[in-house]
Amino acid sequence: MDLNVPDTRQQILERRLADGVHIVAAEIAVEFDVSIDTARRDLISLERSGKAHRVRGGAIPVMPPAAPMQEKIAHGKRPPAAMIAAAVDSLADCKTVILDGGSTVWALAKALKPRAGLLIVTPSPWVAIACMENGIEVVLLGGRLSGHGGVSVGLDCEEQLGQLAAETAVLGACAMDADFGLSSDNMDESRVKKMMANAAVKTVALADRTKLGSRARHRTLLPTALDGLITDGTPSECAAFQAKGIMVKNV
Amino acid sequence: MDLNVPDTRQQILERRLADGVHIVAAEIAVEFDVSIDTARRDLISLERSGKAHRVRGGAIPVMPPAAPMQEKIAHGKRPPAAMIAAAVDSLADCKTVILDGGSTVWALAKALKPRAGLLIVTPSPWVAIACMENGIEVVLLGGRLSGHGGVSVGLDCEEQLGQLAAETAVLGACAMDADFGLSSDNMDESRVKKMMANAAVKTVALADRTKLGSRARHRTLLPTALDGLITDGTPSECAAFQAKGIMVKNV
DNA sequence: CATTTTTTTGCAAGAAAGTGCAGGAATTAA
DNA sequence: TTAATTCCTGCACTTTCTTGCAAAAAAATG
Repeated sequence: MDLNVPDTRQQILERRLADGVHIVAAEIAVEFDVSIDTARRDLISLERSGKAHRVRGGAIPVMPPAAPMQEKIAHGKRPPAAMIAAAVDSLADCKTVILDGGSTVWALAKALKPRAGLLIVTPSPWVAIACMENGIEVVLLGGRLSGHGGVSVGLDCEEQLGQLAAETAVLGACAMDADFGLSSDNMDESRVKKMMANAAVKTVALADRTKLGSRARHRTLLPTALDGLITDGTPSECAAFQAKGIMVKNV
Repeated sequence: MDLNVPDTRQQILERRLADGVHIVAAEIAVEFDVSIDTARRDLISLERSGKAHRVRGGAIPVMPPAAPMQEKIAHGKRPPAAMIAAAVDSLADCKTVILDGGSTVWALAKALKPRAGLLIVTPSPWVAIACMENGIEVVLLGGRLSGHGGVSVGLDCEEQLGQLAAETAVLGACAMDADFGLSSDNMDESRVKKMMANAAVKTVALADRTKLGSRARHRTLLPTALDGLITDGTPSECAAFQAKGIMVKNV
């Protein structure tokens, strides 16, 4: 049984506030099985440490600082939650996972839960930060930051990838076609993606429907080099990939 | 059953904490057949080594990695603008600059303006992102991400630093003392700081007044290894550093 | 093997923290 | 305004923590 002490309760409440949830004192009193006074005291404590803004009846989040980078990434499009959930599930048994950069994979990183022995390897500072905030161990690949996608690229990065072995690599895609395979807009990033796929036993692409059926400038991986595809496309689109021997998880 | 000694018990508890389990002092006292005092002492020991966070009744994982970095950034503890401006000025003529991690240096990175030929090298994903958003070229050093300050550490990282030459390294400090020098809370980070200083012709410390006159666990750089200090301390504090031959820029 | 030193352990008294309750002030809604 | 909540303050009670101390166990030493 979990401890029911001010520290733990407030930790839980803090998380909720960070997600933008409003807190009602009377409700958490029932939930944590404490008197409403104690619930109130928790909120007072959170307010003192600047994590909540108390209002009559409960508390609301203090205006989020809205990390600038998250804004930039999350501003355009948020990938479907079901697809992200499917991706998280597919990593359930993995210990060492290589995560690519890009907004879709970043959403996956944010959704990961800490687990003993789980290690994430990534060339993307955004993904690295997201994992760290979730309490997951991270190895960050170094290199020149590519202006296009904001991931490490270059010889150093490729060399580091050559020296490690992972169970699964999850790649984002600029474009994804059943015949052409996975392709990218930027040559350096394309090379790094290739190395990531090489370093892993299993390579999975994570691509929402907007990427399906299109081709980008640099061909990164042949369809045969892909083991899985997680997407939210139409059944007919998925069938084309399945015909190439790719395990498709469609949501 | 293994030997019932502190080491064994604490190892078991450590594993549980890593799995996110809450530990109740009274329960482990029964389980290990020791008094509650001994159980408490085990938890104290775990807390000392940073593996547990003690709360009333027991301990919880120190998990909320709540990257001190992220917390500081989100919490709006902004370093004084004048100090940051002074730091920006001091880099006016540099082409290749090594920037450390930490909230203070991060503030500096956010204030940097793009300039032809300027290249930033950093082990911190936060600093890397800040520079990229400012349109500055970045080389990100790779490595395991240290839980404490969220910077790359480890052999890989040190090796990369050994292979490059920069004009100036700007180091953040956990603590800064005129006699003891620059010191850090974390050994890995301390080693990386040392390597950063070695890789640069000039080493400058950026430390607000709260860091002055204090010492952290790991001695990183002797005062003689420092070329400059940018701070917002009192004149008397600064004089102590100047007496050691350090060029102090006080605001 | 005997003895010294260090570590570990349990105990007890006082300090501190957490909790619930009651009475009165403040705020909101009708 | 009145009535109903909700908040704040102080207080008593319980539980847990800290601290100092001495005995037991383990390790090191000669």
